[in-house]
Amino acid sequence: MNLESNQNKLSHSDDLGGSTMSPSVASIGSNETTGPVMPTGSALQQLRAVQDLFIRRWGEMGQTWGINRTMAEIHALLFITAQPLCTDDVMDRLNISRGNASMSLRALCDWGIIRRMHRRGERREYFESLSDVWEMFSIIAAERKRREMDPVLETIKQCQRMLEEPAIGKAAAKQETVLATRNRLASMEEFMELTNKIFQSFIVNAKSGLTRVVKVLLKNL
Amino acid sequence: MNLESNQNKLSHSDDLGGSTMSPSVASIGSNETTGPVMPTGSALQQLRAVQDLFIRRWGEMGQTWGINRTMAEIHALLFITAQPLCTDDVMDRLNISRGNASMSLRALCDWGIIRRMHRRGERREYFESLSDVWEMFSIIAAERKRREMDPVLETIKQCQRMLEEPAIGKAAAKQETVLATRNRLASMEEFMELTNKIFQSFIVNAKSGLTRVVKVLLKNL
DNA sequence: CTATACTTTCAGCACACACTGAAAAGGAGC
DNA sequence: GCTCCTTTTCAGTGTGTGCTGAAAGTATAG
Repeated sequence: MNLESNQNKLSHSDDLGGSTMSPSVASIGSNETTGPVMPTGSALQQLRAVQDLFIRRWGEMGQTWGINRTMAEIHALLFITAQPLCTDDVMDRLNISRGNASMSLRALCDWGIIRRMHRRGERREYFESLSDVWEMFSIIAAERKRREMDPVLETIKQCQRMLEEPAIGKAAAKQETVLATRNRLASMEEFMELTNKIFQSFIVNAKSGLTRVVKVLLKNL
Repeated sequence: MNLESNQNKLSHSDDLGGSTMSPSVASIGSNETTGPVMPTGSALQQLRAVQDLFIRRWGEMGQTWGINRTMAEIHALLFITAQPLCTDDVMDRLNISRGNASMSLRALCDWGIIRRMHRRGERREYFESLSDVWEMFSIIAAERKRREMDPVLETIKQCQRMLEEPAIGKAAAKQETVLATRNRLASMEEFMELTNKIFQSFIVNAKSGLTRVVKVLLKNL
Protein backbone atom coordinates (compact mmCIF):
# COMPACT_ATOMS: atom_id res chain seq x y z
CA MET A 1 0.00 0.00 0.00
CA ASN A 2 2.77 2.42 0.65
CA LEU A 3 4.84 0.94 -2.12
CA GLU A 4 3.20 3.23 -4.61
CA SER A 5 5.39 6.06 -3.51
CA ASN A 6 8.50 4.02 -4.04
CA GLN A 7 7.58 3.17 -7.56
CA ASN A 8 8.29 6.71 -8.60
CA LYS A 9 11.74 6.62 -7.12
CA LEU A 10 13.74 6.59 -10.32
CA SER A 11 17.45 7.17 -10.24
CA HIS A 12 17.01 10.90 -9.94
CA SER A 13 18.64 10.68 -6.56
CA ASP A 14 21.70 12.86 -7.04
CA ASP A 15 21.41 14.74 -10.28
CA LEU A 16 21.82 18.04 -8.50
CA GLY A 17 25.06 18.95 -10.22
CA GLY A 18 23.85 18.13 -13.68
CA SER A 19 20.58 19.94 -13.79
CA THR A 20 21.99 22.96 -12.00
CA MET A 21 24.20 23.55 -14.96
CA SER A 22 21.68 23.43 -17.78
CA PRO A 23 18.13 22.52 -16.91
CA SER A 24 16.85 23.50 -20.31
CA VAL A 25 18.85 20.62 -21.69
CA ALA A 26 16.00 18.44 -20.49
CA SER A 27 13.95 19.52 -23.45
CA ILE A 28 16.50 18.36 -25.98
CA GLY A 29 15.06 15.75 -28.28
CA SER A 30 11.64 17.32 -28.70
CA ASN A 31 10.85 18.79 -32.08
CA GLU A 32 10.34 22.47 -32.17
CA THR A 33 6.71 23.17 -32.92
CA THR A 34 4.39 20.51 -34.16
CA GLY A 35 1.72 18.27 -32.71
CA PRO A 36 1.93 15.55 -30.07
CA VAL A 37 5.51 14.77 -30.86
CA MET A 38 6.78 14.27 -27.35
CA PRO A 39 5.88 10.88 -25.92
CA THR A 40 4.03 11.03 -22.62
CA GLY A 41 6.99 9.66 -20.71
CA SER A 42 9.20 12.40 -21.96
CA ALA A 43 6.70 15.07 -20.98
CA LEU A 44 6.66 13.63 -17.49
CA GLN A 45 10.41 13.85 -17.37
CA GLN A 46 10.21 17.45 -18.41
CA LEU A 47 7.67 18.16 -15.71
CA ARG A 48 9.95 16.55 -13.20
CA ALA A 49 12.85 18.67 -14.42
CA VAL A 50 10.79 21.81 -14.00
CA GLN A 51 9.80 20.85 -10.48
CA ASP A 52 13.37 20.06 -9.51
CA LEU A 53 14.57 23.35 -10.83
CA PHE A 54 11.92 25.29 -8.99
CA ILE A 55 12.48 23.38 -5.77
CA ARG A 56 16.21 23.91 -5.83
CA ARG A 57 16.00 27.65 -6.42
CA TRP A 58 13.33 28.07 -3.79
CA GLY A 59 15.49 26.24 -1.28
CA GLU A 60 18.47 28.43 -2.06
CA MET A 61 16.42 31.56 -1.65
CA GLY A 62 14.98 30.37 1.63
CA GLN A 63 18.44 29.85 3.01
CA THR A 64 19.57 33.41 2.38
CA TRP A 65 16.40 34.68 4.05
CA GLY A 66 17.00 32.70 7.19
CA ILE A 67 14.77 29.73 6.39
CA ASN A 68 16.01 26.20 6.62
CA ARG A 69 16.78 24.87 3.15
CA THR A 70 14.91 21.61 3.54
CA MET A 71 11.80 23.29 4.85
CA ALA A 72 11.81 25.64 1.92
CA GLU A 73 12.26 22.72 -0.45
CA ILE A 74 9.40 20.76 1.03
CA HIS A 75 7.19 23.76 0.71
CA ALA A 76 8.29 24.30 -2.86
CA LEU A 77 7.54 20.68 -3.65
CA LEU A 78 4.04 20.83 -2.23
CA PHE A 79 3.36 24.12 -3.91
CA ILE A 80 4.55 23.20 -7.38
CA THR A 81 3.03 19.72 -7.30
CA ALA A 82 -0.40 21.23 -6.73
CA GLN A 83 -1.72 18.08 -5.10
CA PRO A 84 -1.48 16.49 -1.66
CA LEU A 85 1.56 14.33 -0.90
CA CYS A 86 2.24 12.03 2.03
CA THR A 87 5.36 11.84 4.16
CA ASP A 88 6.85 9.03 2.12
CA ASP A 89 6.37 10.93 -1.11
CA VAL A 90 8.27 13.86 0.33
CA MET A 91 11.03 11.67 1.75
CA ASP A 92 11.56 9.86 -1.50
CA ARG A 93 11.36 12.89 -3.71
CA LEU A 94 13.80 15.02 -1.73
CA ASN A 95 15.96 12.21 -0.37
CA ILE A 96 15.57 13.10 3.25
CA SER A 97 15.01 10.98 6.33
CA ARG A 98 11.67 10.24 7.88
CA GLY A 99 12.51 12.24 10.97
CA ASN A 100 13.50 15.27 9.00
CA ALA A 101 10.40 15.11 6.85
CA SER A 102 8.14 14.72 9.85
CA MET A 103 9.63 17.64 11.76
CA SER A 104 9.76 19.97 8.79
CA LEU A 105 6.20 19.17 7.76
CA ARG A 106 5.02 19.90 11.25
CA ALA A 107 6.89 23.19 11.32
CA LEU A 108 5.30 24.20 8.03
CA CYS A 109 1.89 23.32 9.45
CA ASP A 110 2.67 25.44 12.51
CA TRP A 111 3.48 28.35 10.23
CA GLY A 112 0.16 27.70 8.55
CA ILE A 113 1.40 27.64 4.97
CA ILE A 114 0.67 23.97 4.40
CA ARG A 115 -2.26 21.92 5.67
CA ARG A 116 -2.80 18.35 6.81
CA MET A 117 -5.36 16.43 4.82
CA HIS A 118 -7.11 13.11 5.29
CA ARG A 119 -8.27 10.92 2.48
CA ARG A 120 -11.37 8.80 2.85
CA GLY A 121 -10.52 5.30 3.89
CA GLU A 122 -6.79 5.99 4.06
CA ARG A 123 -4.87 5.96 7.23
CA ARG A 124 -1.89 8.04 6.34
CA GLU A 125 -1.93 11.80 6.31
CA TYR A 126 -1.41 13.95 3.28
CA PHE A 127 -0.13 17.50 3.07
CA GLU A 128 -0.89 20.25 0.64
CA SER A 129 0.30 23.79 0.21
CA LEU A 130 -2.01 26.75 0.39
CA SER A 131 -2.71 27.63 -3.20
CA ASP A 132 -3.08 31.38 -2.74
CA VAL A 133 0.40 32.90 -2.87
CA TRP A 134 -0.84 36.14 -1.39
CA GLU A 135 -2.33 34.43 1.58
CA MET A 136 0.87 32.48 2.17
CA PHE A 137 3.04 35.55 2.23
CA SER A 138 0.56 37.37 4.36
CA ILE A 139 0.97 34.68 6.96
CA ILE A 140 4.73 34.73 6.73
CA ALA A 141 4.89 38.50 6.91
CA ALA A 142 2.67 38.58 9.98
CA GLU A 143 4.73 36.01 11.79
CA ARG A 144 8.10 37.52 11.00
CA LYS A 145 6.93 40.96 11.93
CA ARG A 146 5.74 39.67 15.27
CA ARG A 147 8.84 37.60 15.96
CA GLU A 148 11.58 39.79 14.59
CA MET A 149 10.59 43.37 14.03
CA ASP A 150 8.38 44.10 17.01
CA PRO A 151 11.05 43.11 19.55
CA VAL A 152 13.60 45.39 17.92
CA LEU A 153 11.22 48.30 17.98
CA GLU A 154 10.51 47.60 21.60
CA THR A 155 14.21 47.57 22.37
CA ILE A 156 14.76 50.89 20.64
CA LYS A 157 12.01 52.45 22.71
CA GLN A 158 13.53 51.02 25.82
CA CYS A 159 16.90 52.50 24.86
CA GLN A 160 15.30 55.89 24.46
CA ARG A 161 13.72 55.66 27.89
CA MET A 162 17.07 54.77 29.41
CA LEU A 163 18.52 58.02 28.10
CA GLU A 164 15.73 60.35 29.13
CA GLU A 165 16.17 62.90 31.88
CA PRO A 166 14.39 60.95 34.58
CA ALA A 167 16.78 58.08 34.08
CA ILE A 168 20.13 59.82 33.74
CA GLY A 169 19.63 63.34 35.06
CA LYS A 170 19.35 66.75 33.48
CA ALA A 171 23.02 67.51 32.92
CA ALA A 172 23.81 64.10 31.52
CA ALA A 173 20.84 64.25 29.19
CA LYS A 174 22.36 67.30 27.54
CA GLN A 175 25.75 65.81 26.82
CA GLU A 176 26.86 65.70 23.22
CA THR A 177 27.23 61.92 23.08
CA VAL A 178 23.88 61.27 24.68
CA LEU A 179 22.14 63.57 22.27
CA ALA A 180 23.88 62.00 19.30
CA THR A 181 22.83 58.55 20.44
CA ARG A 182 19.25 59.63 20.92
CA ASN A 183 19.22 61.08 17.42
CA ARG A 184 20.36 57.84 15.92
CA LEU A 185 17.82 55.91 17.90
CA ALA A 186 15.09 58.27 16.84
CA SER A 187 15.73 57.94 13.13
CA MET A 188 15.94 54.18 13.39
CA GLU A 189 12.69 54.14 15.28
CA GLU A 190 10.98 56.26 12.68
CA PHE A 191 12.21 53.96 9.97
CA MET A 192 11.08 50.78 11.67
CA GLU A 193 7.72 52.24 12.51
CA LEU A 194 7.20 52.92 8.86
CA THR A 195 8.44 49.54 7.71
CA ASN A 196 6.08 47.98 10.17
CA LYS A 197 3.20 49.78 8.58
CA ILE A 198 4.18 48.54 5.17
CA PHE A 199 4.26 45.00 6.51
CA GLN A 200 0.93 45.60 8.12
CA SER A 201 -0.66 46.58 4.86
CA PHE A 202 0.92 43.55 3.29
CA ILE A 203 -0.74 41.45 5.92
CA VAL A 204 -4.14 43.04 5.79
CA ASN A 205 -4.56 43.75 2.11
CA ALA A 206 -3.27 40.64 0.45
CA LYS A 207 -3.70 40.69 -3.27
CA SER A 208 -6.46 43.15 -3.93
CA GLY A 209 -4.99 45.99 -1.93
CA LEU A 210 -1.43 45.41 -2.92
CA THR A 211 -2.09 45.53 -6.60
CA ARG A 212 -3.72 48.89 -6.12
CA VAL A 213 -0.80 50.08 -4.02
CA VAL A 214 1.69 49.13 -6.66
CA LYS A 215 -0.13 51.21 -9.21
CA VAL A 216 0.31 54.20 -6.95
CA LEU A 217 3.96 53.40 -6.42
CA LEU A 218 4.61 53.20 -10.12
CA LYS A 219 3.19 56.65 -10.67
CA ASN A 220 5.70 58.00 -8.20
CA LEU A 221 8.74 56.37 -9.77
CA MET B 1 49.08 55.35 20.79
CA ASN B 2 46.74 52.47 20.28
CA LEU B 3 46.49 51.96 23.99
CA GLU B 4 43.72 54.48 24.17
CA SER B 5 41.25 51.93 22.93
CA ASN B 6 42.29 49.49 25.61
CA GLN B 7 41.75 51.97 28.37
CA ASN B 8 38.03 51.68 27.85
CA LYS B 9 38.16 47.94 28.14
CA LEU B 10 36.45 47.62 31.49
CA SER B 11 35.33 44.26 32.71
CA HIS B 12 32.21 44.40 30.55
CA SER B 13 33.54 41.43 28.65
CA ASP B 14 30.88 38.84 29.39
CA ASP B 15 27.88 40.53 30.88
CA LEU B 16 25.63 39.19 28.15
CA GLY B 17 23.50 37.12 30.44
CA GLY B 18 22.97 39.82 32.98
CA SER B 19 21.92 42.69 30.82
CA THR B 20 19.74 40.46 28.69
CA MET B 21 17.57 39.85 31.67
CA SER B 22 16.97 43.36 32.83
CA PRO B 23 18.82 46.15 31.09
CA SER B 24 16.74 48.83 32.68
CA VAL B 25 18.30 47.82 35.97
CA ALA B 26 21.30 49.84 34.83
CA SER B 27 19.49 53.00 35.77
CA ILE B 28 18.93 51.99 39.33
CA GLY B 29 20.55 54.43 41.73
CA SER B 30 19.66 57.61 39.88
CA ASN B 31 17.07 59.81 41.48
CA GLU B 32 13.84 60.18 39.64
CA THR B 33 13.56 63.70 38.36
CA THR B 34 15.81 66.48 39.61
CA GLY B 35 18.93 68.23 38.39
CA PRO B 36 22.40 66.93 37.61
CA VAL B 37 22.14 64.13 40.11
CA MET B 38 23.81 61.45 38.14
CA PRO B 39 27.59 61.75 38.17
CA THR B 40 29.17 61.85 34.73
CA GLY B 41 30.70 58.42 35.15
CA SER B 42 27.35 56.89 35.82
CA ALA B 43 25.83 58.51 32.76
CA LEU B 44 28.62 57.02 30.69
CA GLN B 45 27.82 53.64 32.11
CA GLN B 46 24.20 54.10 31.17
CA LEU B 47 25.18 55.09 27.65
CA ARG B 48 27.26 51.98 27.44
CA ALA B 49 24.37 49.87 28.63
CA VAL B 50 22.12 51.36 25.97
CA GLN B 51 24.66 50.69 23.27
CA ASP B 52 25.15 47.11 24.40
CA LEU B 53 21.44 46.49 24.42
CA PHE B 54 20.97 47.92 20.97
CA ILE B 55 23.94 46.03 19.56
CA ARG B 56 22.79 42.73 20.96
CA ARG B 57 19.26 43.01 19.60
CA TRP B 58 20.47 44.16 16.23
CA GLY B 59 22.78 41.19 16.04
CA GLU B 60 19.98 38.80 16.90
CA MET B 61 17.72 40.28 14.28
CA GLY B 62 20.44 40.10 11.65
CA GLN B 63 20.86 36.43 12.31
CA THR B 64 17.24 35.58 11.67
CA TRP B 65 17.35 37.54 8.41
CA GLY B 66 20.37 35.66 7.11
CA ILE B 67 23.05 38.13 8.14
CA ASN B 68 26.08 37.09 10.10
CA ARG B 69 25.64 38.05 13.75
CA THR B 70 29.04 39.66 14.14
CA MET B 71 28.65 41.76 11.03
CA ALA B 72 25.31 43.00 12.24
CA GLU B 73 26.82 43.82 15.63
CA ILE B 74 29.70 45.75 14.13
CA HIS B 75 27.29 47.73 12.08
CA ALA B 76 25.09 48.37 15.09
CA LEU B 77 28.12 49.56 17.05
CA LEU B 78 29.20 52.00 14.37
CA PHE B 79 25.67 53.24 13.89
CA ILE B 80 24.82 53.81 17.52
CA THR B 81 28.21 55.28 18.41
CA ALA B 82 27.72 57.99 15.82
CA GLN B 83 31.44 58.55 15.40
CA PRO B 84 34.28 56.83 13.57
CA LEU B 85 35.99 53.89 15.26
CA CYS B 86 39.17 52.04 14.32
CA THR B 87 39.67 48.31 14.04
CA ASP B 88 41.05 48.03 17.57
CA ASP B 89 38.07 49.86 19.02
CA VAL B 90 35.74 47.38 17.37
CA MET B 91 37.81 44.37 18.44
CA ASP B 92 37.93 45.47 22.02
CA ARG B 93 34.35 46.51 22.27
CA LEU B 94 32.88 43.34 20.79
CA ASN B 95 35.57 40.94 21.94
CA ILE B 96 36.39 39.60 18.53
CA SER B 97 39.69 38.78 16.84
CA ARG B 98 41.57 41.08 14.53
CA GLY B 99 40.95 38.81 11.55
CA ASN B 100 37.26 38.70 12.16
CA ALA B 101 37.04 42.46 12.59
CA SER B 102 39.04 43.10 9.45
CA MET B 103 36.99 40.78 7.27
CA SER B 104 33.65 41.92 8.58
CA LEU B 105 34.52 45.59 8.24
CA ARG B 106 35.58 45.01 4.68
CA ALA B 107 32.34 43.18 3.93
CA LEU B 108 30.32 46.06 5.37
CA CYS B 109 32.31 48.47 3.22
CA ASP B 110 31.59 46.29 0.18
CA TRP B 111 27.89 46.48 0.95
CA GLY B 112 28.36 50.24 1.16
CA ILE B 113 26.66 50.77 4.50
CA ILE B 114 29.81 51.84 6.33
CA ARG B 115 32.70 53.94 5.03
CA ARG B 116 36.45 54.04 5.54
CA MET B 117 37.77 57.32 6.90
CA HIS B 118 41.23 58.78 7.26
CA ARG B 119 42.25 61.20 9.95
CA ARG B 120 44.85 63.83 9.29
CA GLY B 121 48.25 62.71 10.44
CA GLU B 122 47.02 59.33 11.60
CA ARG B 123 47.99 56.16 9.93
CA ARG B 124 45.26 53.85 11.01
CA GLU B 125 41.89 53.75 9.31
CA TYR B 126 38.59 54.60 10.91
CA PHE B 127 35.14 53.42 9.99
CA GLU B 128 31.79 55.10 10.29
CA SER B 129 28.26 54.07 9.51
CA LEU B 130 26.12 55.92 7.04
CA SER B 131 23.93 58.16 9.14
CA ASP B 132 20.86 58.10 6.91
CA VAL B 133 18.85 55.02 7.79
CA TRP B 134 16.80 55.30 4.62
CA GLU B 135 19.86 55.34 2.45
CA MET B 136 21.26 52.32 4.26
CA PHE B 137 18.18 50.22 3.71
CA SER B 138 17.90 51.41 0.15
CA ILE B 139 21.33 49.96 -0.46
CA ILE B 140 20.50 46.71 1.28
CA ALA B 141 17.19 46.35 -0.53
CA ALA B 142 18.82 46.90 -3.90
CA GLU B 143 21.50 44.35 -3.26
CA ARG B 144 19.20 41.66 -1.90
CA LYS B 145 16.76 42.14 -4.73
CA ARG B 146 19.55 41.71 -7.23
CA ARG B 147 21.10 38.73 -5.51
CA GLU B 148 18.07 36.85 -4.29
CA MET B 149 14.83 37.85 -5.92
CA ASP B 150 15.87 38.40 -9.51
CA PRO B 151 17.35 34.91 -9.90
CA VAL B 152 14.17 33.30 -8.57
CA LEU B 153 12.03 35.28 -10.96
CA GLU B 154 14.33 34.28 -13.79
CA THR B 155 14.01 30.64 -12.79
CA ILE B 156 10.25 30.80 -12.75
CA LYS B 157 10.23 32.23 -16.24
CA GLN B 158 12.55 29.50 -17.37
CA CYS B 159 10.24 26.89 -15.86
CA GLN B 160 7.34 28.35 -17.80
CA ARG B 161 9.29 28.18 -21.03
CA MET B 162 10.13 24.55 -20.36
CA LEU B 163 6.43 23.72 -20.24
CA GLU B 164 5.30 25.61 -23.30
CA GLU B 165 4.13 23.83 -26.43
CA PRO B 166 7.31 24.25 -28.42
CA ALA B 167 9.22 22.52 -25.67
CA ILE B 168 6.96 19.62 -24.78
CA GLY B 169 4.50 19.27 -27.64
CA LYS B 170 0.86 20.10 -28.09
CA ALA B 171 -0.73 17.08 -26.46
CA ALA B 172 1.57 17.17 -23.44
CA ALA B 173 0.96 20.87 -22.99
CA LYS B 174 -2.71 20.14 -22.46
CA GLN B 175 -2.29 17.55 -19.75
CA GLU B 176 -3.92 18.24 -16.41
CA THR B 177 -0.71 18.14 -14.40
CA VAL B 178 1.15 20.40 -16.78
CA LEU B 179 -1.63 22.95 -16.71
CA ALA B 180 -1.81 22.85 -12.93
CA THR B 181 1.94 23.41 -12.67
CA ARG B 182 1.82 26.31 -15.05
CA ASN B 183 -0.96 27.88 -13.03
CA ARG B 184 1.06 27.70 -9.88
CA LEU B 185 4.10 29.11 -11.61
CA ALA B 186 2.02 31.93 -13.04
CA SER B 187 0.61 33.06 -9.72
CA MET B 188 4.03 32.91 -8.10
CA GLU B 189 5.45 34.93 -10.95
CA GLU B 190 2.76 37.55 -10.62
CA PHE B 191 3.44 37.81 -6.92
CA MET B 192 7.18 38.17 -7.27
CA GLU B 193 6.86 40.68 -10.05
CA LEU B 194 4.76 42.81 -7.75
CA THR B 195 7.04 42.41 -4.77
CA ASN B 196 9.92 43.39 -6.97
CA LYS B 197 8.16 46.61 -7.81
CA ILE B 198 7.63 47.39 -4.17
CA PHE B 199 11.32 46.84 -3.53
CA GLN B 200 12.10 49.00 -6.49
CA SER B 201 10.13 51.89 -5.08
CA PHE B 202 11.88 51.33 -1.78
CA ILE B 203 15.18 51.66 -3.57
CA VAL B 204 14.35 54.64 -5.71
CA ASN B 205 12.24 56.69 -3.36
CA ALA B 206 14.09 56.45 -0.07
CA LYS B 207 12.52 58.49 2.67
CA SER B 208 10.49 61.10 0.87
CA GLY B 209 8.72 58.69 -1.43
CA LEU B 210 8.22 56.03 1.17
CA THR B 211 6.46 58.29 3.54
CA ARG B 212 4.07 59.16 0.78
CA VAL B 213 3.61 55.50 -0.06
CA VAL B 214 2.71 54.65 3.48
CA LYS B 215 0.03 57.26 3.49
CA VAL B 216 -1.52 55.56 0.50
CA LEU B 217 -1.23 52.19 2.14
CA LEU B 218 -2.89 53.38 5.28
CA LYS B 219 -5.87 54.70 3.38
CA ASN B 220 -6.42 51.25 1.99
CA LEU B 221 -6.38 49.51 5.33
C1' DC C 1 -6.75 -7.52 23.66
C1' DT C 2 -2.92 -7.91 19.78
C1' DA C 3 -1.40 -6.74 15.20
C1' DT C 4 -0.62 -3.46 11.91
C1' DA C 5 0.06 1.17 9.88
C1' DC C 6 1.75 5.32 10.49
C1' DT C 7 3.90 9.44 13.17
C1' DT C 8 6.89 11.62 16.37
C1' DT C 9 10.87 12.04 19.09
C1' DC C 10 15.65 12.47 20.10
C1' DA C 11 20.59 10.90 20.97
C1' DG C 12 24.33 10.87 18.23
C1' DC C 13 26.67 12.23 14.12
C1' DA C 14 28.28 15.15 10.23
C1' DC C 15 28.90 19.14 8.13
C1' DA C 16 29.06 23.95 7.13
C1' DC C 17 30.20 28.19 8.82
C1' DA C 18 32.22 31.60 11.69
C1' DC C 19 36.23 32.69 14.35
C1' DT C 20 41.01 32.84 15.82
C1' DG C 21 45.76 34.10 15.69
C1' DA C 22 49.95 34.07 13.65
C1' DA C 23 52.30 34.83 9.47
C1' DA C 24 52.52 37.51 5.21
C1' DA C 25 51.74 41.59 2.80
C1' DG C 26 51.31 46.50 2.35
C1' DG C 27 52.96 50.99 2.78
C1' DA C 28 54.79 55.30 5.27
C1' DG C 29 58.77 57.41 7.02
C1' DC C 30 63.58 57.47 7.92
C1' DG D 1 67.77 50.27 1.59
C1' DC D 2 65.53 49.06 6.44
C1' DT D 3 62.10 49.67 10.28
C1' DC D 4 57.82 50.28 12.13
C1' DC D 5 52.91 50.28 12.07
C1' DT D 6 48.77 48.51 10.21
C1' DT D 7 45.84 45.55 7.41
C1' DT D 8 44.86 41.23 5.14
C1' DT D 9 44.97 36.48 4.53
C1' DC D 10 44.20 31.75 5.61
C1' DA D 11 45.11 27.10 7.80
C1' DG D 12 43.41 25.18 11.77
C1' DT D 13 39.84 24.91 15.18
C1' DG D 14 35.35 25.21 17.50
C1' DT D 15 30.53 25.48 17.54
C1' DG D 16 25.80 25.45 16.24
C1' DT D 17 22.53 23.54 13.10
C1' DG D 18 20.45 20.17 10.53
C1' DC D 19 19.99 15.38 9.58
C1' DT D 20 19.60 10.50 10.40
C1' DG D 21 17.58 6.28 11.89
C1' DA D 22 16.03 3.49 15.29
C1' DA D 23 13.08 3.31 19.20
C1' DA D 24 8.94 4.92 21.41
C1' DG D 25 4.41 6.60 20.72
C1' DT D 26 -0.34 6.79 18.76
C1' DA D 27 -4.21 5.24 16.47
C1' DT D 28 -7.15 2.03 13.82
C1' DA D 29 -8.71 -2.52 12.58
C1' DG D 30 -9.68 -6.98 13.64
